[in-house]
Amino acid sequence: MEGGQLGTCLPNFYHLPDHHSMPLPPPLQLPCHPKLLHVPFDEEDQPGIHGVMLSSDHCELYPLPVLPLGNSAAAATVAMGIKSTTTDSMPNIVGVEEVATSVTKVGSESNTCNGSNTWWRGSTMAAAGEKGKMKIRRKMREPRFCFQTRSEVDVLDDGYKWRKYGQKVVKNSLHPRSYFRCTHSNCRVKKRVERLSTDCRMVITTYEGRHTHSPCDDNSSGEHINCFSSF
DNA sequence: CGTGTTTGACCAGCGC
DNA sequence: GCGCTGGTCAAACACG
Repeated sequence: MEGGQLGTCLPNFYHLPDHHSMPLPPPLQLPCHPKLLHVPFDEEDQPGIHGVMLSSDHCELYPLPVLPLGNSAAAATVAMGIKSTTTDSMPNIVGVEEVATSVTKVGSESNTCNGSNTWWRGSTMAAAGEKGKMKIRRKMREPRFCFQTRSEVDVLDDGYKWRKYGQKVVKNSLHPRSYFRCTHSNCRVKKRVERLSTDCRMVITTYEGRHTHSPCDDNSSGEHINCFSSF
């Protein structure tokens, strides 16, 4: 996925008053399928817009709260429940994007949230998991979204506990993609992390599914800045 | 010893 | 139909 190739179709957003912990507002319904979105985070271009999460499965836009911290990174980190382990490693959120598609299919119809979305196609091979039996792949219908951060660390601490289950070198990328799964029982949320080949400082983190628990359940330290259970 | 990571192999879908 | 590619599994390994 190459963010620079994303389109520029951007509907109007609204932003929320300052807050830290209020839940996300009702999603904005798009008049049309969002396809590829590029969310400008430069306020010179789009004053007041600090970020957006896009649930492509439901064609919904979730504007991120504007925070007193004053940057999109804070907004996105709060919205995502992301915390940084140290202040030095505070990621710089430069974009929150819909998971568009694979790099080879940017701009194709497969990006739409209806029909044949090939990017997140089914990967729950073996949800049944019994080796030797035919493994069934199903089309993904879980909400998912990705965002870019500029960070020295690959894996952002979002308050949840993740178990790495795979790493893959993907085409057109110099850096391997890592696959993580939430360790909480009965929680099937997955995320993948990769670095941009064009800018190794940029980390693409993609979440899939919704947590069935709060970060508190995974991490009792209580250091997380927010507990969104909807991711 | 329990838990998490690494890594090669396998599988399914898509494009040609 | 075949090859390519992404996603996942699971055994081996590392570490506390």
